[in-house]
Amino acid sequence: MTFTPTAPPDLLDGLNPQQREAVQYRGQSLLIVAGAGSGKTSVLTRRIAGLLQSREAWPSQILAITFTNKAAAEMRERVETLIGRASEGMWISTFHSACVRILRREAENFGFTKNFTIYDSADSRALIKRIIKELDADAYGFTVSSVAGKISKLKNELNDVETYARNANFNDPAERVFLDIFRQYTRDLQRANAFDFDDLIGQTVYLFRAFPHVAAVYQRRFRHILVDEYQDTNHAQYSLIRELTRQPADDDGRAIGGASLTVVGDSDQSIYAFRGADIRNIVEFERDFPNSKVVLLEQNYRSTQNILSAANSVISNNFDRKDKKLFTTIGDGEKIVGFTGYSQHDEAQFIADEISTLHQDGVDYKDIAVFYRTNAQTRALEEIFIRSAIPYRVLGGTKFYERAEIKDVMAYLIAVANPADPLALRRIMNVPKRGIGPATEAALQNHADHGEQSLRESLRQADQLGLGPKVTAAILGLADTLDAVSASVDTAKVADILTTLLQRTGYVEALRASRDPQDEARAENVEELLSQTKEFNTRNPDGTLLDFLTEVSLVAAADDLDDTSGTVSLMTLHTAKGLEYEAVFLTGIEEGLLPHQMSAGEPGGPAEERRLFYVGITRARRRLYLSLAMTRAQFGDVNVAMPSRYLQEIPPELIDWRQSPGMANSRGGTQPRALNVRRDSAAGAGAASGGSGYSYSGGPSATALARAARNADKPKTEWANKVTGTVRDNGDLRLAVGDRIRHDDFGDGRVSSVTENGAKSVAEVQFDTAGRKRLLVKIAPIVKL
DNA sequence: CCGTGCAAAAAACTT
DNA sequence: TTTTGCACGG
Repeated sequence: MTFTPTAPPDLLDGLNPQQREAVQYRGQSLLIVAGAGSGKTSVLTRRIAGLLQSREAWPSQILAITFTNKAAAEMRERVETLIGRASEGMWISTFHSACVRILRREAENFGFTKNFTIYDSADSRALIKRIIKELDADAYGFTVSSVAGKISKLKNELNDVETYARNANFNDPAERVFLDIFRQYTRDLQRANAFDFDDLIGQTVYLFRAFPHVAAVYQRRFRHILVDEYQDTNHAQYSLIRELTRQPADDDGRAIGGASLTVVGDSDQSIYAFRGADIRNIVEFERDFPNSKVVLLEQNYRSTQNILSAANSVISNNFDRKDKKLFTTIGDGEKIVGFTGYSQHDEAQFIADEISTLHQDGVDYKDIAVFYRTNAQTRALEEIFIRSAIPYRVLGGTKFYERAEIKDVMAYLIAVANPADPLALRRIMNVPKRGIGPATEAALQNHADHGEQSLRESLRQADQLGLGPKVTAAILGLADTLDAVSASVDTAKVADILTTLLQRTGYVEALRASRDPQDEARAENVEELLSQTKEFNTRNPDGTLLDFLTEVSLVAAADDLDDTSGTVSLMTLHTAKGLEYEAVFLTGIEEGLLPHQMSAGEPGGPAEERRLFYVGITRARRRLYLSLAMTRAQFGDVNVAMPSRYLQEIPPELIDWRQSPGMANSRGGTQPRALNVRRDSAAGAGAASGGSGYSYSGGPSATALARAARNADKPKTEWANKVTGTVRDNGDLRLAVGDRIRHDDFGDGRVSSVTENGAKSVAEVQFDTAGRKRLLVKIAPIVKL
């Protein structure tokens, strides 16, 4: 059982003793407790490379689970670089991708087929919405999101309908109704030959448990299983790992042990409780897997000491955790910069200005990231970034694939790939308009229900329904198109399938013919999707339509990252996990946002929000900025915002407040905000550490003063609270160095430099009171004086 | 069946 | 502030 414990020395180059041990240890189970930035990816890749290089394992015997597809691709690449050869056959993927792969191969075992559809959250919700309506369940107070949440939670705990029914309290009418919903939801998925996100994991576990001979195939195949971000696994994922590492049923006389398991994680970075992640999976690892080895990685190779001290100090406020302190030999580095804006636009303007400065100082845009708690916060940032000509990219948020026109076209592809799926079919039945209204749809559905057949089947029999000749012809035409394309689904290229569909349905023409001005952009999006399918075929010559649909369903926000993009990256704190940047801006550090309102009621909520803050802080290599706004507009009206409680958990001497909450308050604030700011504690007098006193460093530091002088920074009341994000079309306005201009938000100023680039010309303007700003000439709200 | 207009609701994090 | 649901007339 014990292997030779020596990996060739080159794999250990530059590793510290703990890292070496994590690479070299050979045994049944290993837990690597890896603090932020402690080089765990490096350790994991070297561990895999070591197993391959020493011939302890073939590539096909390795299963590595990562958090995103991008991380998987990177890991594969790094392993290949290390051992200098292709590692074909190795499974490196996310939980969901690995399960889809297994399910596509094994679906026939339990009533599905390999061309099943993956329902994303929106699809699940659409289905739930239908069911609630049908059962009149809203009368019992059920909403789509409450039901979706409850079902997801149950599935993450591996509770299926029958288990739930056994324990349900039938005296409670609401519970009976919920059971009906759950039952019908499950039945509809099965009939549609579809899995929702949670099913991908849960049904794989079910498959393994119900069919030991199927499980044995994978138990024998994977000899080494490695799981990254183990602290964010939920019960279903944990069970999957358990099943995979079990000793295979000995049905052919070859006794073989269970696979070795390596997990890497950090309970301080557990931020997915809302998705069912159970921190106990990592905390109780040693109990779950007896005789396991634990290796601790605490040396941080990423951040400066000031950043780490802030992170350590914040996270130490979470009790119930194993004490762990990150350290570095890099040195203190710059202080953390703090800023309080009057509004979210003011905050965004500060960030834009700082990014310009960083860029001038030689930091690439791609090495800068802006994080926020909620996607809604991007608006102000985007408005200001556009005006300031800062190249940026938003990860996640409203994604390309969530646009209506893209969902339509995807629904065509799904309908073709999986004829059993009524959800996709219903979506496209009357898009583009064919005269198939709600009444006709109901008639078709009715026909399907009575004949115990699929909706697709009743489309083909539309002539038996006694509908009008026009409608009947339209339905038969659609059925014909879908059937014709379905026939070639396993062999044809995705781009060809899509082209045929678009041609036969006239989808794009319908958009182009519309007089809605937005439809032109929609048509372009469809063209963009078409070129994506072409790109998919190039990248993936043997890729089928199913492969394409799978890839699209499982993309994560962080998968979109393009390291060569040359743009600033904007993303949520959740998306930021696992990434690192030279300079990081953490925005909206306010009560209500971080910690978020919704977290207050949940057990462990504030602690999880603190971990989220901790994750954000530890993404930064050299520069960290913390910003907030005094007021924040939500749902149209403006609310007063208070500084986050977590700010006072950072030792005040680590933060250089360019504009502290206290300062902002004294100038423009009229609201009783920041009640916990001790305004009297001037000059950082009573820096009571960890006490109840709020102690922002009282006044601006020497650096801040020097900077203020440099920028000719006059009292900010004159302009700062006016920053709005408005834009204007200036046509072909040209500016020259020395021109005087007037800006709606910043007042008068003098152009100090211009970069001519047509519509993208950028001017740098020294304003009389507002400092130096970068402006995109074409749209800035300015007039030449 | 389709398009329009107005009222109403919903806005955490994600695979 | 933006998206969605519903009632109306064509």
